Amino acid sequence: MTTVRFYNTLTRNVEPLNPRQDQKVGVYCCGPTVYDVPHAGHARAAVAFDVLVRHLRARGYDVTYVRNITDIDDKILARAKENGEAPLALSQRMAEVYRQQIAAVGCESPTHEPKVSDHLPEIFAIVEKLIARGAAYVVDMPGGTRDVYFSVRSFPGYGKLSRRKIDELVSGARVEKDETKRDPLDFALWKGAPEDEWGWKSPWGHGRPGWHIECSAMSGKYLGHGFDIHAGGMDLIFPHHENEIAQSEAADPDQGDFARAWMHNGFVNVDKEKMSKSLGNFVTVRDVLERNDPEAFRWFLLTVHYRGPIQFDTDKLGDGRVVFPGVDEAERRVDYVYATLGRLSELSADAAGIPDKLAAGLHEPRVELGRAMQRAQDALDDDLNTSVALAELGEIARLGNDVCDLALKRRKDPAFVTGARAVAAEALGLIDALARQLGLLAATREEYAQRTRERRLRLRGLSAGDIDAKIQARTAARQNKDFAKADELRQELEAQGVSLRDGASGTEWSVGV
RNA sequence: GGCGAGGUAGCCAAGUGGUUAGGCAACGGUUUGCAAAACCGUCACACGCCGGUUCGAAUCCGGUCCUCGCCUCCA
Repeated sequence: MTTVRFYNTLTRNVEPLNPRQDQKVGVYCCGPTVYDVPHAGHARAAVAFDVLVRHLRARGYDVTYVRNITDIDDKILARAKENGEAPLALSQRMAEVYRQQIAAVGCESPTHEPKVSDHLPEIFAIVEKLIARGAAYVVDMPGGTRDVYFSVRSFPGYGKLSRRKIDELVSGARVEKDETKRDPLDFALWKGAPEDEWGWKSPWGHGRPGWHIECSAMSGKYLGHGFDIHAGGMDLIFPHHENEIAQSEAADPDQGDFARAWMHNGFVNVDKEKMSKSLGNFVTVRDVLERNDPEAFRWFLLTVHYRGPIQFDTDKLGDGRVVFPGVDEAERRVDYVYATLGRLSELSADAAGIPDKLAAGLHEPRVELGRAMQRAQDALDDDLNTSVALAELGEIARLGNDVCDLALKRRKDPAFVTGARAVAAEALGLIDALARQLGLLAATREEYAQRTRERRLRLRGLSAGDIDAKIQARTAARQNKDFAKADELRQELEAQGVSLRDGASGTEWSVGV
């Protein structure tokens, strides 16, 4: 039995996974409020918990993964007004962009992806329960509408997730005084709105749900009270997740904890500061994907442990174009692993099993391959240490390349080559398995090579035709032993970011990141 | 003010009581007409500062400096 363990924000400890039902795990992740296109932070959260789900599944758990879409929100209303668009049309459009781009960075679709607008009845049910239990109260508003608020002081456990004390919150600087609420800390479960404003009919009249209640309603519907893991960004710990706990546990006080464990991902910082609209340093997923391959972005996100902050630094080229050096570096690693995959596939094309007597010099790499894979698994078991898992993926690739090199050097030794083919097949299998767990290397080598080449040519303003023409000229020069001319052409291409590789079957070229 | 994260070699980034993290950059080597790719090696006896515990500390304890985040919508 493997021991998968994760950091639980509720207890501030790394704890073994302890599913409610043997081998079944329910995960709820707070998804985006869809009023704009997704940014790097959305991608980070989605990728972190996609790896969580993939790893759990690789470990044999039957995972139900729920990630919601918040499609009712004041920001959506405001943006839709600016656009002259219906709010739900805007949120649908942005939800679609989110799905596409998050899928592009290698995230599998959640088992359920509920939207708030489809779950009003579930929300009403919880709010009514809370009112009946005295944990929430209705307020008549001046305009004739009615709000419903959750009474924070009625819930004794308030603050247990974020380690905040109610009285300290009150004395804290920024709790606004609001005469409509009985207590400044109370938060809205339902906000009444005029009939002509965007809203839904509820037991308390026309209006819209408060932000927090949706997650209580939807997690309850798809996973039930007391599910295994609730996930989201660290900024959601307070007040969002604290409030979810309060609502759900106050609604069903006899059912124990709302969620058994809480996992939170760290922020994305841009040039040392938290990415934020007010600082104007937002990097959208689209920005990154215009510049880099989606798998490079994912690799980059996984180089840092999910709980720590990730430095997303930007740089400017001479022409003013913004680039992402960290993602560029990751893209070179993705290139490397795909290239390795190519060499291993070739070598292992007609591999048989490992021979009884494996040629000397192959035992060690083979053993090391197994060890690297084991270390990667141990690292993922230990609170999803993707940084180490990627290092081990690199180690497996390195060993694979080594075997390919050895097979070349000793190509006249049939026993060795046979053994090398078999070891290459094993290495290939390990890379595939580990990459699948990490959500990487989902494309074929050909697809990856083609799409990165096209993108890099476009970014550099180059055309494949021009490059081919220069290569032909260089090939001619080489045949005439005019190496000065050949080298001049090589250097010209090199200056444009194009590297040449002279092989037995001609000259191949590649464009740098 | 309350709560929290972090300071690791030129840069990025794991580790958290004792044996190599890893990557990038740079430099050497094998290979090559020259290169590229790949592989090997060097940079690397690094861990903010000061004390303490310990046979032994980047890792534990105390103090201290600095950076950042949350406490208001936020992934």
